[in-house]
Amino acid sequence: MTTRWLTPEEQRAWRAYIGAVLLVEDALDRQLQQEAGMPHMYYSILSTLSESPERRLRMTDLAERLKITRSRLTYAVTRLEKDGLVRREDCRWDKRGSVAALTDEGMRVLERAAPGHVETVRSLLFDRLSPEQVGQLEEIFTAVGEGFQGDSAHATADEVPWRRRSSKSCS
Amino acid sequence: MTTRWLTPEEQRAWRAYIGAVLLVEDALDRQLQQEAGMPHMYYSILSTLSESPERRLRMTDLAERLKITRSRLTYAVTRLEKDGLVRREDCRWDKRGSVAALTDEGMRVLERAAPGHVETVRSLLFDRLSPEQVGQLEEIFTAVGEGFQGDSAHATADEVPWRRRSSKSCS
DNA sequence: GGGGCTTGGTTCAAGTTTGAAACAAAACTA
DNA sequence: TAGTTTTGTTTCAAACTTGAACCAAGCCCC
Repeated sequence: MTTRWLTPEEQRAWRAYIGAVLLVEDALDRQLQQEAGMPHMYYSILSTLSESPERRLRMTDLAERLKITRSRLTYAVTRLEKDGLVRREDCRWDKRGSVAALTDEGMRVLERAAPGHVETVRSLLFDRLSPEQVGQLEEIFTAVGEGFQGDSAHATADEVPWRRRSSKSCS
Repeated sequence: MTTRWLTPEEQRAWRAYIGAVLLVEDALDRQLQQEAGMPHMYYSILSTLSESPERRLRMTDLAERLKITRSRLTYAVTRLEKDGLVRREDCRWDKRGSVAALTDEGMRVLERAAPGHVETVRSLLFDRLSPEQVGQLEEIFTAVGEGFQGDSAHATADEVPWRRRSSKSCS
């Protein structure tokens, strides 16, 4: 079949999207690098851990939530561990497993960084959008995200929920 | 002033956005790496050059359009030049200047990769959105992008249009 | 026309990401 | 239960990004 090129409307939307996303991510990274000495993804790791039961999560679960590869996560956690913000623990139930746990120091750093981060997110994004647009944003990206169920690089077809090991913390 | 935390709606939108954007970029990178042997940004460089007069652009102009640092662009162009897809030329009007020019080979590679890329963009994004949502997407990210006029890391306050050198190709 | 500031671009080191390969522990299976 | 496959994680090298430092050429202004 012959290529379905983008319509003018789609092209405008795509360009606006591509450009703005880049700027937002750069701004976020810069702000967090300044105020917390880490890129946005590392902040997200801390943040995700902080919201998990007992502030810990298995590596694979953490990677899945953040939508990054295990390899990338391993590197990041190693760095955060060096900084004393995260601690690696063995998983009691599965000797292969490794659990990342947020330390008290990590929690403090996170709490200190959070206000500035939220303020940045606001000023970059939400301050520029109407309430309706916020709703539209959610709907659009929820739809886009759903396109990755079962065909992502991180989840194979037979990886159905009831066959996965407990994704609760195995503390 | 006390932190204005995100409302539940904003939080949902933010999470959907963060997750989906990551997945989209990864998918784009993977697809292009497979079919064209380069990441998305490198494809964008070729694409931008192909649409410019005489298929060439000064480094700074190119960096500005792509919203990346000059440093990053220098690295990328060096690689693309090694692959024979881009050629660096001296700018006649400004001896400091360097011009990136798309080679015929670069044009061929771009044309070969374009259909698959567009198909991917479609399947990731536009196939999942209604026409209204495409319009909303454009409006949202146009608004977000406009937040970066004059305060980005790449443009300083006094960098007003009429003081900038011609941004046309100086071929 | 000789400072001194700005601009265009590259370089360098340090940090991060990628994908494939390596391993070890678990889970199947015959 | 031995053999095979799968799963959880790390390791490694190569690629990419970042930001600061650098250099050269234009610009300004006395």
